[in-house]
Amino acid sequence: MRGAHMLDIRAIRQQPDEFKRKLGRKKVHPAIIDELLTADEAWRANLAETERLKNLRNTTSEAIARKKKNGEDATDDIAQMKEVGNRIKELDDIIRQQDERIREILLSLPNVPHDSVPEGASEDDNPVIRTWGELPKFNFEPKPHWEVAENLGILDIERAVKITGSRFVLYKGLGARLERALAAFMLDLHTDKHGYTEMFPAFIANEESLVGTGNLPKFGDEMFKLEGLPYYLIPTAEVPLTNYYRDEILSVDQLPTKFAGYSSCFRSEAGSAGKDTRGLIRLHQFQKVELVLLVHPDKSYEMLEQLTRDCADVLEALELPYRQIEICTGDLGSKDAKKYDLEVWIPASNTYREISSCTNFEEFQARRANLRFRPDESSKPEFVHTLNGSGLAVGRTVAAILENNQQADGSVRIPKALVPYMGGIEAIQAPASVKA
RNA sequence: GGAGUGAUGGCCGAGUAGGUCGAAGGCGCUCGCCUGCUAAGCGAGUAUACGUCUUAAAAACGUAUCGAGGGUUCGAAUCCCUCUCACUCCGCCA
Repeated sequence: MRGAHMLDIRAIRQQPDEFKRKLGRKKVHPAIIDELLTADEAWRANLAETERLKNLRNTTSEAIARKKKNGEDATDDIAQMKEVGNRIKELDDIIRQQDERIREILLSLPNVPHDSVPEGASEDDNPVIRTWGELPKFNFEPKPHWEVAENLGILDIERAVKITGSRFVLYKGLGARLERALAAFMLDLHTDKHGYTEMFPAFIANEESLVGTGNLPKFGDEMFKLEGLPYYLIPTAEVPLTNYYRDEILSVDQLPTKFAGYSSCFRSEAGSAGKDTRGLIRLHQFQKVELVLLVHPDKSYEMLEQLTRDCADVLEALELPYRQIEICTGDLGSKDAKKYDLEVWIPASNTYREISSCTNFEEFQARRANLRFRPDESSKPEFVHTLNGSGLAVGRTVAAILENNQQADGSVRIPKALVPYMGGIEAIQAPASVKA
């Protein structure tokens, strides 16, 4: 028996050309689809044969039982069934291998992009949907956030590197307080105003969960694996939250399910050597409030807009200028059907940087994680649609606040909404004697 | 970490000297009947996956599933092995 896969094999059988065209937008070679269909056909032929033999064995076994009860001889039947049994074993072996190959191909195929996703070759082709807020004007040269932070003594990168290694940081004093305040503020906003249920998961997940969200088998290199154990440090709370109802069937009134989860996120950042080597932008560990939605398939695109809105609300409440872009085919992730990014203004780099990704995965994760719902009492289970968005990445939010709100004297103004979370502090001041 | 017990359908719970067991019984749920209302009562139904068939779905048929995987056997919920999880006791520990 075969578990659910990311793409519906039956749909591919029926409309192979449609899938070739759509997956072609993600640079999937059509030959893969042909290989898949060939393997599928052979698999089904063998399956039909072994099922026929099993049926024969079942009926004959019943006959043997009857004969024995009546004191009749059944040795011929038993001898015949021994052979049938061997043939079944052979066939089942072949079927298992074919099944694994099919599963391998299906698990490696990316999600089908939604028709509305704009065509494009790379991130340079992502259209800007809208921009919000006024860019800050400085009458001095704005410093990058790591300089602002170290001058204030609220971030200690040198010692973090001593303790652990590069791409790790340590928040100190009001820096640690700011990190904590932001997480609490974001969680409160999403739970109180946006109707999410707060979740605090374990930061370690097993392989099944990572297959469920689509991080495995393709992207194992991007995560930290625990030595000798089938466990990984989670790259995002998306993993535990999306897997929360794995292998379960929800009732329709449980939709939409909206989770807001805070966690540390661990990323190996393999392949990004030399990129964003300074500051809080790209770390092996950062904290994030993640929003995860399980929704009715008819509602998922509507919900993607709402989710993006919920994440944008955080930026607006924090008075941070940002823009929303739509990810084009060339930049779309393997798991994604459609995605918006929110990018926050980073003055010292004179650019916008991603601070939230809001994605509709449609059935992709639901199939892998076997996440279903029953539309009504009498109907069969269907796959839900899953979405998630960062609401927000905390480290990058700290960076954005430090850079956008820095003052000529080196202090940093705390956004009004955050002041209560900072114990009433309205600005982080440079200490009289800076201790680095 | 040591010792022991256990894992059955939405839930509870039978079933271990292997043979019409997808699985008794109860509860819950759905539909119908009945009764001023409610409750009770009566009757029927109530898993999932995959395959075949079908334009498609449903139905029908087949196969599989009694924690997971493997083995013995013509035949396994029932016997054997491995693993996972839960509970109890002891030790350790934030």
